[in-house]
Amino acid sequence: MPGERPRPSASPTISEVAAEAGVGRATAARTLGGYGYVSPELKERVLAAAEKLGYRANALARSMSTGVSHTLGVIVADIGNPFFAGVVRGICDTSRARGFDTLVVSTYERLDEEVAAANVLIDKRVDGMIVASAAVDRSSVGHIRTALDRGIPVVLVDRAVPSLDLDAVVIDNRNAAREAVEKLIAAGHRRIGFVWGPPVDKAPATRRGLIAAASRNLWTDGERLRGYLDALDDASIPFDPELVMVGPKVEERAAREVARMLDLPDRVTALFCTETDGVTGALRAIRARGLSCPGDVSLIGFDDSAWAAVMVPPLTMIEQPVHRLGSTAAEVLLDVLAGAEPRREMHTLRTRLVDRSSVAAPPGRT
Amino acid sequence: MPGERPRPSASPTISEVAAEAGVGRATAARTLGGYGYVSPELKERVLAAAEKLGYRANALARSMSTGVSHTLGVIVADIGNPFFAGVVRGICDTSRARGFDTLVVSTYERLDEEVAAANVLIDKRVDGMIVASAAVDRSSVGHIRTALDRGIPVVLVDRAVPSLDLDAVVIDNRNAAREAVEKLIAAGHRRIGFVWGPPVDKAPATRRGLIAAASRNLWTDGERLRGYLDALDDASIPFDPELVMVGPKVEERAAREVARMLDLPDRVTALFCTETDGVTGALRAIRARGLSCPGDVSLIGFDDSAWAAVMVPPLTMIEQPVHRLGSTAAEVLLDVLAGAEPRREMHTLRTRLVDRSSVAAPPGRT
DNA sequence: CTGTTAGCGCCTTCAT
DNA sequence: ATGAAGGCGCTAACAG
Repeated sequence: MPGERPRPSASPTISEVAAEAGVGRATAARTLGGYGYVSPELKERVLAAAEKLGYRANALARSMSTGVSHTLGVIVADIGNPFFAGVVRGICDTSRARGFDTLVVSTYERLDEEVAAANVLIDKRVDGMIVASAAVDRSSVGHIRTALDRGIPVVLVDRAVPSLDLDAVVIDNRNAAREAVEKLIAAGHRRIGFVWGPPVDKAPATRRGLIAAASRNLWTDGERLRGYLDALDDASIPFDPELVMVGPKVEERAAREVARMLDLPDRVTALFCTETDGVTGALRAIRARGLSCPGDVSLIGFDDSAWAAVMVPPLTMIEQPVHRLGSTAAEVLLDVLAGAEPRREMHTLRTRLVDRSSVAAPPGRT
Repeated sequence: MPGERPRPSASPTISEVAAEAGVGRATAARTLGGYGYVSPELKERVLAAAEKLGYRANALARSMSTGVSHTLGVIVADIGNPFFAGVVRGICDTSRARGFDTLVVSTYERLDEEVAAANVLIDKRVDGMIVASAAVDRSSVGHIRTALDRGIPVVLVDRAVPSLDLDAVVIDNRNAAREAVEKLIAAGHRRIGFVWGPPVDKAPATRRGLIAAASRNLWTDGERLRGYLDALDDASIPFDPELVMVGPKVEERAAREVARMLDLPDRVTALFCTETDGVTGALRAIRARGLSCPGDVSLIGFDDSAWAAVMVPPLTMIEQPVHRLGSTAAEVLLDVLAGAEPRREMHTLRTRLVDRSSVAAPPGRT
């Protein structure tokens, strides 16, 4: 028996394949790596040997010598959120189609986790990064700068970061919000609650202060709030700080805040929710008060889903192009990796208002 | 100016740090790698140099020499499914807590994608793998065998694979299904539809054939079907093939099949749905027929969610311990990686039936 | 305690 | 067309 050469290991190397095929390493490397010239016969032998040994290239070693990993890093706030799950799927689909693997990390909306995630991705030498960042101001973008400094292209998705001049793939948040609120206004509402405001204790009394507070938290929040105010302005409806939710952004809190708005002397007759959990929270509060939707209060929310369609009443929702958000981001990034010049611009995708039955005239107005 | 030494690159190496600190590479490597002995003063200098240059270890290079990557590979059917998203979060949380990174790949229920995913993970030299496999029989587990052969421990999650003697973390599918159906029976139902059956054209006429068909598709499907039949048996209710959904497992099809069951002369009065999309599909069909739940048809489904709680009526659902499913799988795997002997057993987690209001007596029975 | 040396598996000139 | 040799950044034995 062939006791001389080292017994084939669990993960055979190119050298082992070369030995088995009786050729030099370089020849084996060339055929297995698919580059350079190799005579058909030798190529045949190498392939056979590789097959026999069950050879698989070591991606680590390959990345080390080439300097590229063919891997994209993705940082999202919460992979458990169907929105981000869809975005990630879009990213994975198109990057895989172009021969790239994807490394995804979820930060659960914590900036420190985001920084840690960026470091992990840098350490793993991803070729580029797609990030939905919780960062908003100059002081919190260090980790992204670091990646950029290391020559790792970054494209933002879902959330732009104003202080960073980067490609960003987002939706038309402000417009989408405005259209939704306009629809509510058109139905006759003037007391319209904004669910999912800034996580502060008390709503700032001024619009300026409110916008600042919202923008300080998340880019999308600020935009959606602006859209809400835009619509109010156009209809000359005075802004009432009592009608915006404040506090931690969880379903439970949304329910409490909506309950509060429902208990106001001049209570809300319509609700605009910027997130799915805001919708369920609002619904909970409405039910708890024994009120009905849309009879007593109308509702429009962000993020359409199969559930929204089978609710009673079927919910009017804003549908986001989640998959395309991801695929576009991946495309932009992959183009840069392929040598294209970064355009450093905002790629804005359109949303669609899915009209169902949760909007009606306010009560007492027939 | 220091023109001699190569200018610090975008990603400084240990050698550069060593040079900057005026020590040998090994000393720098030791302090930066956190192993071996280094005098406090030198350590101090190295650290300062690293800080100054912005040194970050190259995880690839490190993995190459150590042979371990401190990375877990995860393969799930669909990251867009909140169930798997929760499982993945459980995995990430505990693996990160134990110093491991996570590489997740979604296969969208396609076995060929699963095989490709396994290869990618093997190529990237993950230390271990957690997989929710679509494989069921001996002939379709080659990729998992390959990983095992290469010394990569694998633990299964959510879906066991009978032909593979591995650790598997799952829920008590059969029992959960049985309890749900028992509840329906206790409410007086005898015509109970099973939504999300095997993807065949026509339901096999015999129970044996049906179970075989279901098991051929997915382990969980077979188990849940068995639980359904168990409950029927216990109550001496004859099995009727007309009451099981067949065809592609998508919401649209579920709606069609439920509509069919609703149109039967002796129509269903209750539905048991094994997946979320089955629930929304069923609801859609019920609404379309102008029927009400639970007045005309009762319903219990798998996978609780915030939506289920605000539906009209609030839905009685089976809650799965998604996060714990993931964290347990990660723990089992990490223990093995830490040297523990694989126990090769089934870790079964309990589900909880969340009782709300979608179950009532069948119509005409008060 | 520190520095030198030899790989890890692959790609890539460079001769042959 | 093919093989030999050097290097990617790091760890790990080995001397000193």
